[in-house]
Amino acid sequence: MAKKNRPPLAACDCRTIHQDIVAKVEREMPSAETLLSLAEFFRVLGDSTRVGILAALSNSEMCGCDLSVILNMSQSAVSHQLRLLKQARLVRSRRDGKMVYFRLDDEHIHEILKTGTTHIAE
Amino acid sequence: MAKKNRPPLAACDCRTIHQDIVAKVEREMPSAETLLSLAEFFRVLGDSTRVGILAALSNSEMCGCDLSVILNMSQSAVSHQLRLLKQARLVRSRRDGKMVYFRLDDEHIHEILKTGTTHIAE
DNA sequence: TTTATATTTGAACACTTGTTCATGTGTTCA
DNA sequence: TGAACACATGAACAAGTGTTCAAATATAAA
Repeated sequence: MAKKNRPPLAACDCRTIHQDIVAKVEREMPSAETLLSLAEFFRVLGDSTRVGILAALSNSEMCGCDLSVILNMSQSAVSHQLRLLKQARLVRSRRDGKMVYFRLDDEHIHEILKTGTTHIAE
Repeated sequence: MAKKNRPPLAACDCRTIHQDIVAKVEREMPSAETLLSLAEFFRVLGDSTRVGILAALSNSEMCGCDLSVILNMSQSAVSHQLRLLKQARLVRSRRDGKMVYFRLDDEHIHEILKTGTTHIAE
């Protein structure tokens, strides 16, 4: 999450810069805000508990109780992670009586999980 | 990264379990090893400095010095992050004299960045 | 060799994170 | 209502992370 815990400092200590490349890339870089959102999005994916939850949900919608059985975790731990996943718009939920059912937010999540799995399998 | 800093505990404290769903999902879950690799992969993507480096490299191959100018960071900080990115196989490098040029590891990285950007833009 | 420059590395520390425990909220059913 | 259950939340703590500073390594040119 790119910490900012110290006063700013010397930014660069080298001299040979490819000005054409730097200018072109600077022009086409996503905004700082976009980079932060992207990082936040992937940060939420970057935990094996949460990726386990998402892998389970990519198979079938289910309630928190089922998830805590499948992942062999306490209900509280699952719930905390589900809240993060919902806040980050990776997961949606709907209530049906006592139970709350969770599912992936949309197809992008499915796609990213699949591409990631393919990449690490190479 | 799913901490494991305490002795194991009561896993689940609910009773109404959808046994058909649980059985089916348990059968089709990725291995624990795959989940760890996936989480590690996304964890590396989950930092705005690194996502900035990747966004820059998705535009053009370049050296560490160019990166530290574009991202306005110390050369040391960039180097530390590049090492992580290389270890996680998100980035490759080649030396040419004094300089080292970095580029994305393959098309999957490009694709995941693009899908992620689309998702957060919705 | 000596000098200059690009990159790498190690240690330290403030900040962040995930789980646990305890408790609170919302819903159903007797 | 009251009990039972599914889920949510807050505080606390151990473990993990990213940047900095200082120093080392690698290459090229004088």
